[in-house]
Amino acid sequence: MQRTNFAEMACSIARTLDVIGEPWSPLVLRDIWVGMNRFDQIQADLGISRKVLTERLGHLVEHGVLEKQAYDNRPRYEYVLTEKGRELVDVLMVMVGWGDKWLAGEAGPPVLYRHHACGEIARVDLRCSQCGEPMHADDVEVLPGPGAAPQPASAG
Amino acid sequence: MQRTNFAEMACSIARTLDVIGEPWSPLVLRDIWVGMNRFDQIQADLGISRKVLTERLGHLVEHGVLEKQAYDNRPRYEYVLTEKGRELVDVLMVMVGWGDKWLAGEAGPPVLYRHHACGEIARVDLRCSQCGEPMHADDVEVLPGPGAAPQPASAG
DNA sequence: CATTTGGGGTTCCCTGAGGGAACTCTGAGT
DNA sequence: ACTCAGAGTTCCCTCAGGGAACCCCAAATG
Repeated sequence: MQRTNFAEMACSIARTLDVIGEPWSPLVLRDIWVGMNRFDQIQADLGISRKVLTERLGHLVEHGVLEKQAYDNRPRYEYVLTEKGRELVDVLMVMVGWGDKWLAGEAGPPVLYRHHACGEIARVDLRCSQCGEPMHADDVEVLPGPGAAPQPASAG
Repeated sequence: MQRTNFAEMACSIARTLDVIGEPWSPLVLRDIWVGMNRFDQIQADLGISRKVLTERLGHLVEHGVLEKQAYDNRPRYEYVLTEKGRELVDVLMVMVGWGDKWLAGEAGPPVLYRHHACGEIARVDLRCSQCGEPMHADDVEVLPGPGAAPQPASAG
């Protein structure tokens, strides 16, 4: 948990960070996305402290990104993505694209993604929801929205 | 800085987090994206500790995401996005989309984005780079890539 | 010349979150 | 009765974030 409360800010980036901004949270989400759904699996895969993993899973469940499901009569649980969580994976996919391009180096990307719809190895592309053309940092003008803060000091 | 070194992992998400995973870094990037380029501006806008802001800016410059430019004969500097940094803003734009949808509540989104190409208020959409169809968490199969770790324990 | 101002940081101390390892609890299996 | 495996808890230690005060430099001001 960051010391400063991001959830209160009138900024969707800050609010999103309040959900997955803590260290390890995005990697926990990734593991669950690719099918590692159990506590010990995730702990072993990431090498995260059990204490911190407990806290992160609880936080993600609390925010409706994960659901905890029993899979046995014994007290055994697995964590699965909710709809809200699956949409959050969009953020991870874009991080993958950036990391693959700028940080992978000689070895190339650690993981490839085959798109079910077309069968090709593909990356994600950002497009405008209105016209379908590419939409990136310099392609937009930022305007205050209905939920803007009283004093427009903060953007996003 | 997280205690565990994410940069060493064979995972583009972890590597990306090594660049912007620390608390505040995405918000610093956002401020610079929307035109707040100076130390005191960013510090005042975010309410971040000066010490931490110094460290974050240095880290982002070191990783080639920002550039520090003198703008006066006096020792005055502003921070601007590099190409690498502008592409990283893609991640922020997707976070905005998710936060707007799931966390904005009654008030609506704090900020709107007008797409220069079409002039409409728009969101970003994730599309397949190969076929142009939507591409989200469940639309892909994850395969080991050329830069995969020896033991395929880690995905992403 | 001495002083003020303002940007851009440093330094200091305090608290609390992450790391690591050991411990616990529960309900099978044998 | 004993062991085992999954899923956490508990405890201690260190180091990173918060906050406030301090510093340095160059120009403007009196």
